[in-house]
Amino acid sequence: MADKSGGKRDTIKTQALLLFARHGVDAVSVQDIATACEMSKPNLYAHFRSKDALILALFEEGYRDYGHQMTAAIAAPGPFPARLDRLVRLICHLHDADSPRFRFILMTQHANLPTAELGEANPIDILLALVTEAVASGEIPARDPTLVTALITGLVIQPATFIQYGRLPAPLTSLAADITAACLRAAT
Amino acid sequence: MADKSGGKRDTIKTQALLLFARHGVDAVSVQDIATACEMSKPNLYAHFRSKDALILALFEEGYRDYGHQMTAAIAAPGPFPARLDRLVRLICHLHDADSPRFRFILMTQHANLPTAELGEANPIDILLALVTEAVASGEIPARDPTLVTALITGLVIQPATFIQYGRLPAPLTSLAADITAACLRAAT
DNA sequence: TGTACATCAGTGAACGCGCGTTCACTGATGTAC
DNA sequence: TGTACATCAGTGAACGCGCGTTCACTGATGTAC
Repeated sequence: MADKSGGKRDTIKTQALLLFARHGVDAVSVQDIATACEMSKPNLYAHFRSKDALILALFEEGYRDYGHQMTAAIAAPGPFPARLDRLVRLICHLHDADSPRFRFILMTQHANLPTAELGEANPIDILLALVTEAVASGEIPARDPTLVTALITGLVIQPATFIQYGRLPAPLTSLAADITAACLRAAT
Repeated sequence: MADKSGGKRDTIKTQALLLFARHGVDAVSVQDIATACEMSKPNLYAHFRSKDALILALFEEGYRDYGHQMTAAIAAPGPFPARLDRLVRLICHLHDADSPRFRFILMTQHANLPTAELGEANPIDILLALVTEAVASGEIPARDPTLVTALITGLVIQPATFIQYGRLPAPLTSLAADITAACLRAAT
């Protein structure tokens, strides 16, 4: 019983995420999701209160999970380059392991961040904290930490976007070393 | 007559662009645009065949304009750092001069690029050509030009996004020197 | 100058459609005696 | 074992709504004589 309904719930989440990532949340109808799940439209409402609730649930779960993993990746102390490399590799891995989810979170954060209830720090703030520490300890030159954070973010996100468009070959992980190196050069 | 109807057409384009950039094309109804223009809904159809046609027109004009300006910016020969700096400064200027348009093009390119009729090279390919030349001439180390293009793109776009979210102060132009420098370090 | 007509920007009201959502119902399964 | 009932995942059909779009009409302006 718990198995069955949990299984259905997971099917809905998986199929919806795929469709949302591919076409955008507005272009995907409840009927589209139901068809992909091979169930009737009303049945979706046995598992989620509404389409918006489904979107928000997907977003919150993914976002929280990313936040936890990123926080853990930089938790251990060490020199800045090593901690940054762990973070970059984690993000590459998160992208490669489930790129629809990665893309979904990236696409919908603007719409969902205000609504979402998240005690967690968001990925940008996690990176910002790491950079701020490195500036404070003198490991990288004294620049505006927010600007450095923006630069590093761009160096990671844009190759992911290029993969999405077919301009660069997957997986992102195979570029991780180059990306970390570019981040360190850019931050120096 | 030409003045009046041209004036209305421009009003529609300006107001629609503002709304589209702020809320996304799907979240803006024809009624919203009509209200912002202080005209009736049917009247919009005297100037544009449909909502989609309006969106496509805005996209094509903006995209073509950006393409022309970017091509011109790197047309003159010279050392790679100087040409890249001209390009970066142009993009910063385009962003600052009309950030709704900048944001609109960024947001809608995925949906509109397949439909748009553009003889022009797109911004990414323009940058890619510049990078490829620099690699060929030995001005920057022999890396995958596509990856370098992705890195530079990220270094420009992400600070723009940070401004949009209020994390960095406008204008982007005030960061142009830092961005170019970071691009050169990242590419080296 | 006055009258009759053509033009045309602009509009109120209505259209059909697909959306998210709800509801009354079904039918298979489990349980009690 | 057979019968009566409760449960509940699942559905067909319908709901109201707001969307993009169309249409018949208006009323101000310009032109001809």
